[in-house]
Amino acid sequence: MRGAGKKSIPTLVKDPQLIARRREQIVQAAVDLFISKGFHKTTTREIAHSSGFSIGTLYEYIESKEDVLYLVCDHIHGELEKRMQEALVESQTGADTLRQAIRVFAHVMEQMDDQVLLIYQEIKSLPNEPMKYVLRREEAITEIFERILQKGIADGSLQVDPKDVKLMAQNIIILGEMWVFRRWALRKHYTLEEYIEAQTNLLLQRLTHHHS
Amino acid sequence: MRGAGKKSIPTLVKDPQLIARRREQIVQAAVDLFISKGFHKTTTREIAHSSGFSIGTLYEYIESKEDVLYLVCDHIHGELEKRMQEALVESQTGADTLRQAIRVFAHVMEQMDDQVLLIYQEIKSLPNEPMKYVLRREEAITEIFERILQKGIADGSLQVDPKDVKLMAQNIIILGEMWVFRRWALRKHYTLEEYIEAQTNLLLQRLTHHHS
Amino acid sequence: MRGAGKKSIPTLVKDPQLIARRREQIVQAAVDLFISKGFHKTTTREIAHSSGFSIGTLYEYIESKEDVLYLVCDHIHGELEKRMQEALVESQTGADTLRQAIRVFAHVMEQMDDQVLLIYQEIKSLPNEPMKYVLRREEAITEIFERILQKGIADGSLQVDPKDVKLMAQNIIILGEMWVFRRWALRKHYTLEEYIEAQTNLLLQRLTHHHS
Amino acid sequence: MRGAGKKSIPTLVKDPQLIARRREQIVQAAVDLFISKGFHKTTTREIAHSSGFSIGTLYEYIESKEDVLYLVCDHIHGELEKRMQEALVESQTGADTLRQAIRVFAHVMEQMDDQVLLIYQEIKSLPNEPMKYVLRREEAITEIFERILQKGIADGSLQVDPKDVKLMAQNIIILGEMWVFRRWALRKHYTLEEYIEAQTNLLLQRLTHHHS
DNA sequence: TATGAATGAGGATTCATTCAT
DNA sequence: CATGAATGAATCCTCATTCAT
Repeated sequence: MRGAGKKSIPTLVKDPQLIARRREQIVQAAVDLFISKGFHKTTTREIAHSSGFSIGTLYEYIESKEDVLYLVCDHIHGELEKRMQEALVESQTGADTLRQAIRVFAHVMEQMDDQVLLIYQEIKSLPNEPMKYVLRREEAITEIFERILQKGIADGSLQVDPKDVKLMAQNIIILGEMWVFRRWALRKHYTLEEYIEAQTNLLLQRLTHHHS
Repeated sequence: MRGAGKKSIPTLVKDPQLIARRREQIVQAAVDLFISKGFHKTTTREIAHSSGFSIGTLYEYIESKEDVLYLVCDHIHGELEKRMQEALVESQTGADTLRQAIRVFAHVMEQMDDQVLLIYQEIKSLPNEPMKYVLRREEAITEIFERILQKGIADGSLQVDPKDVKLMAQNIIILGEMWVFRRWALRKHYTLEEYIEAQTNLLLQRLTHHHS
Repeated sequence: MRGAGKKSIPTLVKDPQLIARRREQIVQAAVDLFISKGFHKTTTREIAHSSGFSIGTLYEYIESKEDVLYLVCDHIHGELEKRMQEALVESQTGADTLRQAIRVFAHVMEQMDDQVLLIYQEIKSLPNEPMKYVLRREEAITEIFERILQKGIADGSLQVDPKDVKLMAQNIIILGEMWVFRRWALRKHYTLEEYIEAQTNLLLQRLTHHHS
Repeated sequence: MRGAGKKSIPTLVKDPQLIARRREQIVQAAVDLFISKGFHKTTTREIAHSSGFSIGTLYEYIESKEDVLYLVCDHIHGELEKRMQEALVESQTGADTLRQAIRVFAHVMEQMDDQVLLIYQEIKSLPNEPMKYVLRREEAITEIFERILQKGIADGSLQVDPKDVKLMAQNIIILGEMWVFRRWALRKHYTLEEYIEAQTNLLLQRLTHHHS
């Protein structure tokens, strides 16, 4: 886990509250810019301007343009996790929880599609250590599904070989992200609800199938 | 389909054979550079140098740096299709053909992982028309699987509701590409063969399931 | 008159006083460079260097090299007008005013010969709108002479058919500019004073001629 | 007169007839290009292409791009002289000859306005020696008028102080060229014929005036 | 002679970052 | 803390000229 800890960006400013507020402004501005123009084609001047302050001030709160990308990626993951947490409710059985979690995840992906795409397309521009951290947060989301699967196994509502738990969790992530990546192809033929329905059936069919 | 036709890049050179040869050199050099440094951080001089000629010569065969990206994307898709074609053999049943096609596709993804990633990460840097063309080629690969599914339906070896054919095809693409996108997570737990096996079972179980 | 208004060049700098000062530096440097090497053979780096700052700073105050040419042309016309204004004194009669104005104009042309030549030789490198504006300023100078001629007609000191006023004014400009354009030929045979004397006589003879 | 002799451009080709023919092609193509785009913005490739042969062939007949400009200037002067010669007819008196010569010159200027402008705007791009030669040819045209004036003095039809002959000749050239340089202003108010009429009257009035 | 592919110096412009005020 | 002018390395692209075929 070396190097995967949250990176703290050095600052010239002392007041932590101010730092937090300013960085929020920066992220807010940068997310939109990165989405519409890409990381490389966005200038630091634009970021500063959209953030509402000068280029000099921007550099009081970051050390390099890449720091902004890092802040943005970190923020997006935070937002992802927050929305997942908010929408997830413990149900009776693990199977039901899973069913609902898949739905939630797919909807979150739909809402944040541009941002998810952004991370995938620009992550390579991050320096090594920050990149690892970002990938680590990605895994954290996978673990949400792993835990639900484990619970379903424990309460008997899901039949999964324990060694397949990780693959199942990955598959859930995958199907959610695919709604983002291949939207240009999928949306021609399915609504989000149809997609969730079809994919959930496919996934759970086996997991809940009772060989009589 | 307007505007999705193959773009032909203007040239200062007349000999078509020479153009083909030089552009091959360019693509060969650029693929590696783009993979290791990304499109934006690769300079035209580096491309020229790695191609084995001067910057002036490079610009005899392209009009802009973006043309190189287009050539690279086009080449990668060509390579993808070629490898798919080579490895696909018609089997007895549609179900068997599908099983084999999935395996082939996953292996091609494994071999060309960096290149597939490259397309996903840099496609947004293409101008509008070329981008459309590249996406069109992506769809062409999906259609390979659609045809196999149709065949399986026809010969009775696959039970799929015709309206789900597109989703199924997309799912196959998805699972192949996920081996690329999430390799950092998946490879910790599975070999490619295990992955193919597990995913194929998951997909085909329903399609071939006989409700007795 | 559409599009012939003064063009205001966009800037990255906010302080208007600084802009004015820096642009003055730019013009000062560029005039000399353009005169000795021509617009095309002068590099932006040379302009920046001679202006006393870096290439980056140059581009804080202009958007393109052509902007520099525009600034230069505008400055030259300003200087022309200023010197004309300074030297012009209202005399008793229109005829006397005219006589003096011709002398002044010829002297101004003599002093600014390189700059006048510069405008004639490089104006075609300006984009359309700025070119129109520059030509408009040229006309403004002609109008100075038109006004004097009108005055002479009014006070009876000049006999000119009103329809010839414009031609007369043009002729005055012409003879002044010719001292610039054909200096290589004229200076072999005349001093400026001789030239003024001869040309004034020629022009005014008719205008003041009393048909007895 | 050192250095003002006709420059002969070195060639890789032996056959003088071929050289003449090719250079004619070059000049024909270059004149149009230089007029519409200016010397600096015209590329040698364009010149070669418009001339009807390859860039390599172009360089068989010239040594540098500036040679083309020289050929063009030389050609224009030749054309000017030819047209003057063709149209000039000896009249009875020097005064009549002059009157007609002015008319001819003004018409030639009208016909060749773009080319005259071209010389004035691009001559500074010539190397030193060729420039001198071009200016020398300019003087040759002035001399045509000087000779006519001398003849008029000799036959008594013109009253000119011999020391003013050169200025008079220059003035004639000037008024012709001004129809070119200031056409944007003059054409608003006069036709060419009106202009010739007015200027001729102005010039000749004094020269032919009989102080009775 | 004619061709046209190859060359690379050179030029305009951008933009992340710094630092004096 | 905030500002924004200054910097200059870096980048894309052009084009006159050469030379092997």
